[in-house]
Amino acid sequence: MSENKEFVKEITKMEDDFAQWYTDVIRKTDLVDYSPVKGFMVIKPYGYAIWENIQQYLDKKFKETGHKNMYFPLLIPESLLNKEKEHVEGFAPEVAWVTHGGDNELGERLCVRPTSETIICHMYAKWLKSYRELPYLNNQWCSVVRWEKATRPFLRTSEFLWQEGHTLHETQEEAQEETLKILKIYEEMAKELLAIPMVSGLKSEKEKFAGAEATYTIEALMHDGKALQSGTSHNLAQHFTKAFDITYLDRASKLQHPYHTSWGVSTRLIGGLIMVHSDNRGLVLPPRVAPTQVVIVPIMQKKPGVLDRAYELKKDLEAVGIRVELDDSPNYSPGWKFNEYEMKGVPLRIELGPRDIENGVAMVARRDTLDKNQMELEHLPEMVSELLEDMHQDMYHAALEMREEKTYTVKTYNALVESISEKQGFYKAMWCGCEACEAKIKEETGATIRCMPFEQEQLSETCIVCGEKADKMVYLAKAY
RNA sequence: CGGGGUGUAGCGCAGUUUGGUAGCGCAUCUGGUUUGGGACCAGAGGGUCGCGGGUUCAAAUCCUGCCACCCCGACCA
Repeated sequence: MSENKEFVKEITKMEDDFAQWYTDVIRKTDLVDYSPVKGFMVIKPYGYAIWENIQQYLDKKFKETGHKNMYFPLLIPESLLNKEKEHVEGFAPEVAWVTHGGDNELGERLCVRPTSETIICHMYAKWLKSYRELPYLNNQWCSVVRWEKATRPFLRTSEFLWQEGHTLHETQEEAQEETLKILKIYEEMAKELLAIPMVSGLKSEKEKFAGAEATYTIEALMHDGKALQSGTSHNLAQHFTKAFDITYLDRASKLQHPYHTSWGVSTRLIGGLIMVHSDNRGLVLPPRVAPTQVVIVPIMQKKPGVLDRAYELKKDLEAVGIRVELDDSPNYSPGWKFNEYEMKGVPLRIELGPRDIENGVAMVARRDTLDKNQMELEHLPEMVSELLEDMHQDMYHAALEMREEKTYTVKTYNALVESISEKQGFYKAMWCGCEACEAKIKEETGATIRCMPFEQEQLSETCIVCGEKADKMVYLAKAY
């Protein structure tokens, strides 16, 4: 196998230049292309199919938990954006403005939504009358625009696709329950669909969403030891509902402001998917999210019977719910196809030639381990299903192992400074909770507090920066 | 936004110093032979040289403004 590595030489090795490796992978595998406008990417069919699988999974979960989809407009009047002070301060620097309709200057400029809390709250204020209507459980699938300075496909684009849920509740407890329920769905989605282990927890005051009471996050660790914020769920309390004057009559006929949540994941997840699982040969896609789970490569396909049998096999696999592609194009050699589908990360490849058909077998190759084994055609549908299942579990555990290898514990500030300068990863450390210590860490090491994880450990009694009493363990890392 | 680099056929590049018919490899198309880890032979097609101004008889090449991409840093709910 090793002598074939030259065939994928168009992909820079991860160890040599991780950023270049990432760029090579997304370009060579036809996930995206650059558009003429900076920071705006075209998502090509292979990339979009991954997003569709994420959408389908989440949409089902949201609906199972009582949420309904809606759609709010792309444009938001400036006056609405300005209503919640922290929110506008947080987002104003990266908002795109519409100032003209045709040749006519607009009386009030309109912002292209960077997120939809403001327009949604404006409408909720109009609709909500009674406690009987609560909770409001809504979601929308859309794209948002944030004018970014440094952009990278999937990881940080000026426009990205996402879902944003926006809910209203009678009590803060219910809002908190909703916030955590959604975070749990995100965490499970990462594990069950993307085979990515997440650290979940609470953001610091400095890192939370502009306008939130509390922000919860799922954080993943990439192959290069940098963290990726992969999804957030915000408890907005009454910050927006007061600013937008959303009121209802409660059970005692008293006027109340409801409690509010919002939450979202985006196409950024695809960037994480790539940076957690893929290797120097290209993409490695976990089977549940892979657009194509199995590719059949016929050998000597012009020989009578080969393609017929291959099509039959395709049908058999599809019958048990597997996403199969049969590459019967005559102009590429089998060797070319092997390399191509490996680069594109198709989980399983089945090679089927005249000899195999005669013996009632096929060769099955795994993308993650590159193992190749002969299997009986007769039992392929069950065996392939099992293999895909195993692959998902194995990939999750490999990712977990990778993360654990790159997770360190530091008990002193010096240990953090020294260690993080030579090896990136998650650093568990105690923190007193003050902003000064947080800022110092960021300034001097480049690392930020990714979250205060739900799973706490009392590593020591004192903050690693100031030495004061500390009861919070945090995960620190340099982040995307 | 600061520093560095790049932009010539789908991809990778040469040509720019010293202005003078736009090239190479891969890919693509046609025909044939092939097929178990990127096959071979023969023929063919494909370029407003990132975009706009300027200098010149003449600009991929010189001057100038802009745009995009990559890398590093800053910023990033």
